Parts: sequence; C-alpha cells; structure tokens
Amino acid sequence: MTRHLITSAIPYINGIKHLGNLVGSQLPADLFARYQRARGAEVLFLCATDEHGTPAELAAAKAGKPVAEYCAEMHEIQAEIARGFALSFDHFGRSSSPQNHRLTQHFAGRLADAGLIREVSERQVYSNADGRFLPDRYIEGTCPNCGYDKARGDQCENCTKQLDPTDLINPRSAIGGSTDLEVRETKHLYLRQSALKDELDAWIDSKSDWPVLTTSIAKKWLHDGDGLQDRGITRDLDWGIPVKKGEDDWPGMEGKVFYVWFDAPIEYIACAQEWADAGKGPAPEPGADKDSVWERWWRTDRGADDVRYTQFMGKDNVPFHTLSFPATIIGSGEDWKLVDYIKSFNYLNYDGGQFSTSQGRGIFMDQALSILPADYWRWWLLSHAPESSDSEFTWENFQAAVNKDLADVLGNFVSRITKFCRSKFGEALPEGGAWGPEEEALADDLTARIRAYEGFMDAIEVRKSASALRAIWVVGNEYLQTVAPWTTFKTDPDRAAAQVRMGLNLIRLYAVLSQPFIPEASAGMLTAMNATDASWPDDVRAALQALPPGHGFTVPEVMFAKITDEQREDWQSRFAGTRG
RNA sequence: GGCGUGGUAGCUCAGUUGGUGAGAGCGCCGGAUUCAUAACCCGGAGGUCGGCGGUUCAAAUCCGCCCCACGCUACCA
Repeated sequence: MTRHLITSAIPYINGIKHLGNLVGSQLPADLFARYQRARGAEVLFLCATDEHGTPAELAAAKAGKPVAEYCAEMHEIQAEIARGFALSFDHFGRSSSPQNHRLTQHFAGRLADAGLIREVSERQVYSNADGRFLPDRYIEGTCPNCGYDKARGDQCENCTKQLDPTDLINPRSAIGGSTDLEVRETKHLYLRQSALKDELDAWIDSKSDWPVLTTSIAKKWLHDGDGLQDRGITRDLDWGIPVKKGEDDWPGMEGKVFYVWFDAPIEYIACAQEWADAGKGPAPEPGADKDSVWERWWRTDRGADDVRYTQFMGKDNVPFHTLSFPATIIGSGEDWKLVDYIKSFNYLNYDGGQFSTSQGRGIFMDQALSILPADYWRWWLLSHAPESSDSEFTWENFQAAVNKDLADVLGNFVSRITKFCRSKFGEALPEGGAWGPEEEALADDLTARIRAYEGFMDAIEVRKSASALRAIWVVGNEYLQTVAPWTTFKTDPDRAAAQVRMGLNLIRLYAVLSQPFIPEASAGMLTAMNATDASWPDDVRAALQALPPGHGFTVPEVMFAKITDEQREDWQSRFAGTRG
C-alpha cells in the first residue's frame, strides 16, 4: 500500500486567510488526504503557519505586541479556523519551531559545504525612522515614468513599469512615511540555483503528468532571460531563523536571518518532526531511534522510498516549490524525498474582482464559518476549484449550487427515504423481499460510477470528482423514482421493503463516498443510520447490504437548510465593502 | 514589453493523437409524480465552439495573424 505524504502550502501568519487561499491549497489537500485515508492508505498530512518576514514584524508592531507573541496568537487562531473547516491535518506546525530552526541551519550548512552558497555584498535602502532595511515594495515615491505618486519600489502599479527603489522621486517609507532613507551596504547569502539549473530542468522534464500550470511556470523561470537566477536567502531582520552554518556561527552574517522562502518549505520537513516530537506518530520500530518516526516519511535512506509525496498550492507559490526548494534538497546531497506531484491552482475571484487580503475584499475564513457550516463552503469551493483557469465566486451561484446539490439532491434524498420508512415500517430497516432486476442494475451502475469517481480522486481531478459524486447522489433519486416504494407498498409490501432497505443503505454508502468533501454531513448521516462500518465500498454489492433487516436508525434533522434569498442579499451587502 | 493561462449554450464549465447530428450541471419551458427540504424524476428549447486567414476529403481540435480577460515578470509572501 502506497504511503501518502501530503502538504498544503503554508499560510502566512499575518491574518486570517480568505476563501481564495483556502481553495488553492488547504482544502484540496484535505480532500486528497481524507480520500486516501478512506481508501486505507497510510497518510501524513501536514500544514503549518509561515511566520517569518517583514509583514509579520509589521503586523505585530501594529498590534502592539512582540512578534513572537503575535505569531503564537495568530497561529492558534488559524488552527482554530482550520478545525472549523474540518481540515484534517495530522499536524499543524509553525515555521518558527525549534525543529525548523535546526533543519534550516542544517540545510544552509550542507549547501555551503557543497559550494552552492555565495556571499553577495549589495546596497539596500535603509529607513532610519523605522530602524530597518526596506524591501523594495515597502518604499513608495513618485514614478519617474508616469508621475504616479504612490509607485512602489519594485513596480509602478499605475504604468506597470518595473522600477528600482533608487529610481523613485521623493522616496519614502511605506511603513511610516519617513523620508529619512539612505542606501546602505549589506552582505547576504545567495543560493546558487543557477548551478543546478540543468538538473532541475531535467527533473521538471521528467514530470510529464504534472498540471500544465505547474510545469509551464517552472519552465518559464528556468528559461526566461538569462535562465534561472541565484536567489538571496537571507535578510536583515530580527524575527527569523538566525543565519548559521549547521551548528556553527557564520562569520560576517551576525544579526541576519534566513529569508522566509528559504525556511518555509523546509518547514514541510520540520513539521513532520514536530508531529513526531509531539507524540502524534506511531512508536518507533524496535531498535529504531525516535527520529525514525518522521524520517521514514522524508528520508529515502530511511524507508521513504515507497512514499508518494504530493504538494498543493496556488500558482503564485509554484516557483518556490518547483525550483528553490528542490534546489535546496538536491543541493544538500542528502537523501531527502523530492516531491512526486505538484497540484497547483489558479485564483478564485470574488464577484468580478480579486479576493484581497490587504483590501479586505471577499469572504474570509472566519466570516464564512460564522454564517454557514463548513460543508457548504467545502462543497461549493471544491466543486468550483480553479483548476483550468481562474474561477469566480458569486452569491447567486453559491446559493443556487448549494441549494440544488446539497439540499435538493442529497439532503432531500435522505429525508424522503427515512421519512417514508418511518411512516410505513418504523425506524428500522424492514424485513422481507429481495433484490430484483432494478436493484441489480443499480448495483452495476453504482459500481461503474464509483470506480470512475475513484479514478478522478486518484488523479486529483477535483471538479470532476465533485461532479461524479453528485451524479452518484442523483442515481439514488432516480432509483426511488423508478421503483416508487410508495406505490409498490400498496400491492406488494415485501417488495417495497427491499426497495426501502436499498434506499437506506444508499444513505450509508453516500456518507462514506462523500466524507472527503463534506465530512460533517457525512458523519451525521452515519450517525443517523447508526452505522459503524464506514469502510470504502470496494465491493459495492456488499456495501449496499451492509445495513441488515431489523437495523435501527433515526430520521435526521434537515441536513442542509436552504439559503434563502433574504440571507443571500444580506450577506451580499455585508461582504460587499471592506472587512470591518 | 516578455512569458503564461483562458475565451465552447443566459450562468459555471467538460470536450482536441482532426472525423458519426458539439456535451454536463444550473437557469428556463413542458410533462409526470406525491415518499420528500414547493423537493425528486422525464422531456424540450437554446451555441457563427473569441475574430480572420491557411492546411485537409474533413478543423472547437493543427498552423499563422489579430482581439479580449486574467496572471506572472524573480527583494510581499
């Protein structure tokens, strides 16, 4: 049995993420993790918060808190929201963990030993008032090209011309507006990605089964202009992982930290160690050390050869996962696991524009949970995942899709059969009758559909999986409509009993199949059916008879209340402006 | 500017190793049904497959040019 290592791009610490972030990484990763677990695979599903960098320091300052305290609080908030969305991480770690500190410094040391690190002395803008070096886009000024007075140091948003901070007229700090800026000399470490270009190129070439989105972005970076450029991996900041060469000091680099995009992917590995150190993993094999618990997922020399590693991320994260992080791993010369499959997503737009964290535009994860159960969001987001191109959230579409799919097709199916059974036979599966041609045909049809569903899920074709699942729900309604137990009951109660048993067994089957998409509703269905067996229907005929005659159940409450026009209009106006 | 992704029914999207009359869901119209959350089921209407040109017996699919939308463009993460 394949073991699945699954990671979601780690969300940045400085605030609550919006639904566009969710659908691009954590949610599809959770879908895949839940599915593989349901199929019986051993799964390690990891995510974490990405806690370093300038934005975190500034957000903490704005909140009036020490950055470590701010990050700890925000981590807990994000963890709570993740639980609210039923994201089934085996561990939700932190890139600021001691484990990541050690590993990041370890990788830097290995890369230095391999000659893949070079020191570069460069000139950067320093703000005396802010007491820090400013990343290019934290410098504002007048664009020398078009005269726009809020141009950023990396690019003018008005005329799109790319800029150097020193090009700006009347430059000022975007943090506090200070014009007390100066150019200072500072030394940084660069990862010599260019030295690994051919190796990375060949590796990407070998991934013919990856989404076009993933490979095309990687190829662009590899071949654009002069090819893959070396990348600075250190910053002049206080909050971060101190630059060290393994366990040794790095002369000349005192007071500097690693760049977040160097340490963030390494957190994928460190997170596994956090998971093991927290005692969440199995006990070590007899005679093995405790690190073997996580290393068997990550070290090919310690048993990770049979691991299939899948990463999920939005398209903006692709370069770091296809190039920088693999360069780090390959360059270390050690036997770390490289990613096997990268599932990347386009963007989800909100009502004609982009979701925007900085502008507070769209729906944020905490707001979403405050108005509707997680399953509503999970279903809509996954069934509309931006796989082939950007997709769009509108309240009308959301209302229509959720009402139709969840309330009408699935929820109503559960209602109609359980209530019918209760009224004619009582709250237990009725005795009598046997399968006829309709039931045999249904079993055949479902078997074919379930195998197709598995194929889409295995291939991480998210929207097609959702569509296939929905079609499986529809089949149940078609069956009831065709055999019409309310009619047969009048002339042949035994026949009706067999039909009702089939309907009730379908509920249990649907719960099992739907669990990766809508885990809470699925659990509710299993509870209502008093079902203890939630194993995957490898044998559909057997699954359709899992609940025997006489098995008691309860009629569940309405599983999915419909979204009313009034609610929709209310939310539409409430979330139209900025978050407040 | 360069690169990338997309432009297929009112809406959201499938579909290209070129070939039986171009598909799904929603919406709409009609029918059937009454177990059910005014739900379900069946049927129907609806499309110059972004535009122009080319290759071919044959193009949504291949080639060229153009238009439009979105994204990326390496110090935000």
